[in-house]
Amino acid sequence: MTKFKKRVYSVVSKIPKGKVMSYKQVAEASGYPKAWRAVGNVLNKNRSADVPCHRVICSDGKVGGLAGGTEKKIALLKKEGVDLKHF
DNA sequence: GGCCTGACGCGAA
DNA sequence: CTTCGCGCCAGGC
Repeated sequence: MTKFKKRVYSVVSKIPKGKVMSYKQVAEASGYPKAWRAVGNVLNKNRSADVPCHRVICSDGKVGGLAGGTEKKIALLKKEGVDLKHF
């Protein structure tokens, strides 16, 4: 567990219900404004249940992806009140 | 220790 | 406005 990952998990865990952040936003909040790539990579491989990784989406407004089913992620976000124009 | 990968982001055409 | 390509960082092998 590196500092980087801890920061990312911390930030993502702080995302309030009904809100979402882009991978880039999370990276910046984590203190690594240029590490949005690593953020996605880490979340993907770990997809820890301790972190609402489904609240992390693309900057385009798209959900991006989720291990186990992107559709699941979409439905979950919509249930939380997140406005997904797409899908 | 070095190379490849990955749930992206943004600029250019 | 849409599509393609390159760049970025850390993790894993």
